[in-house]
Amino acid sequence: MAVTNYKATKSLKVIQSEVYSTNKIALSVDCVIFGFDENKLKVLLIRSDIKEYKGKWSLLGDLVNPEEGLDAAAYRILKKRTGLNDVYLEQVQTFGDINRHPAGRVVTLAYCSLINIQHHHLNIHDNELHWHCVEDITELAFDHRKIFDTCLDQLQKRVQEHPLALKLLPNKFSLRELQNLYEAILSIKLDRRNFRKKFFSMDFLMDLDEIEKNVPHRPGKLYKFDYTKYEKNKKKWAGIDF
Amino acid sequence: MAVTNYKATKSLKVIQSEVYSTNKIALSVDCVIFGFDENKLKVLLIRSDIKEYKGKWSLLGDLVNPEEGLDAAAYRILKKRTGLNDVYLEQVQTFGDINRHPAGRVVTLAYCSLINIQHHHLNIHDNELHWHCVEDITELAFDHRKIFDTCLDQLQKRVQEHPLALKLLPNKFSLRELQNLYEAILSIKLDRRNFRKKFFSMDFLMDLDEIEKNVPHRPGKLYKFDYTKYEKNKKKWAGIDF
DNA sequence: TAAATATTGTGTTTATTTTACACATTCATA
DNA sequence: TATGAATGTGTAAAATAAACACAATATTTA
Repeated sequence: MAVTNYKATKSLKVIQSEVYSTNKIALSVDCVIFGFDENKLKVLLIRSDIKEYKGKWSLLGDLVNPEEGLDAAAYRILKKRTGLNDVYLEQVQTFGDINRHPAGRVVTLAYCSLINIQHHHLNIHDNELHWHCVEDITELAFDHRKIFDTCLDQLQKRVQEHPLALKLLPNKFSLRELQNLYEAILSIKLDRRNFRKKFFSMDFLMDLDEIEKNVPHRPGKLYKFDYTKYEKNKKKWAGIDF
Repeated sequence: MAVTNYKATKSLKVIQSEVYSTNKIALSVDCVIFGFDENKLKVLLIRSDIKEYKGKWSLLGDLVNPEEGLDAAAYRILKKRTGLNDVYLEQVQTFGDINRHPAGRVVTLAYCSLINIQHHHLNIHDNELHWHCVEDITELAFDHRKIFDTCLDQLQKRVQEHPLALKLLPNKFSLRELQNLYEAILSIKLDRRNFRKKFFSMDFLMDLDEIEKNVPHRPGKLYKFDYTKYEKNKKKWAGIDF
């Protein structure tokens, strides 16, 4: 193989010309926004912008501007697409297969968030914007199915290590809601008594001395998550196990 | 806020012009290569290419070509910088602070790998290329210190969930070497008997019926890791705990 | 060749965590 | 006031994790 030999030191000029003459790569962000409603894990999708994928659903994305940081771009794009401006976004992975976008070389950064559907008002513009059940997702525009799968995998992993999932619930929630949420995200069934014991033993739930209203059965007690206590006592060390 | 209104459907032409007229973002890859030698965790660094950072050490990086995939770029760049061509690279995170690179807007993808220093020959070109003790790393060129820290954090987390770390050892290794490795990566002390019990109980170590040579004390038995067995029996479910 | 040194190899007890599992209580509704 | 539906609770058994000490073996040195 012909390996280019490098001078020990390059001037900025040389690098600048390399950078901007030969590069024709565009950067975009795609947001995967998870929500939880009616005991189902949902994801927010929009009708695709472009003809090639007309009718297909896609993630919330747009191009990154040259003069903005990556996280800033993600927040801007999410706001532009949905009106949401008070949600935490987290970078997940970057996708850049050569032919992933019909318009040319567009490398995209996947960002992920979890929001409480009831607490956030969607500001819908021209494009259709809808919550879709995660379990019903099949085909998406571009390589968005792959991006979505990656984000869902990461979500399933992360909710077991961090109290992320609680962002999807109302401030006051019952243990049943919490368990439904975990069962929906992980798509497994959990033992009710052991689930309760687990959460009580972690000791981050504050008993609010209130009970649910308007349920057609015995109402459950309501709790809220004590983030302050969590930050103080959270686990640092997982332990070797594979 | 002035939100741009979008037509329900855009033509590819429009998008193409948006993509390539307004975007002046370059993409690069930086590789964080970890190794293990003399019971120390090491990282492979190169003298910085450019004047601004002359004398500083930096990660192994270069620009992504428009016509290559991201992983392909990472492998190419690693090979170009080091001659290494048979190591597994994994994307970690993308860094894109506006002023992270003096030549302009360069967004970089961090890739990470672990290699056995004895098993890989470094092909050194013009630039100086050296293994540095991870514990001695202080300042690096660009924002490479931040990238390095992120990769080290991720390494510490991942070696506890996957048998990644074994890639850093010779094919045949003693339990002492294995423990030293984990202690170096995690920078903690582990109980020898419990460490051994843990690994034996996971049951992925094959006893080779050989012993160490040339050690100034009682030699230990040698083992190899059974990846096949691991793939069959690995854990799928971590459990909620935070 | 015997003693000193350094490290390997091994097991038990205790504490903690996880799992499996059933019934009485409470509220809403019919 | 009886029925339906979900809540709230405890225990025993099993699995895992943590703490901890001594005899065996090879090398080096006296």
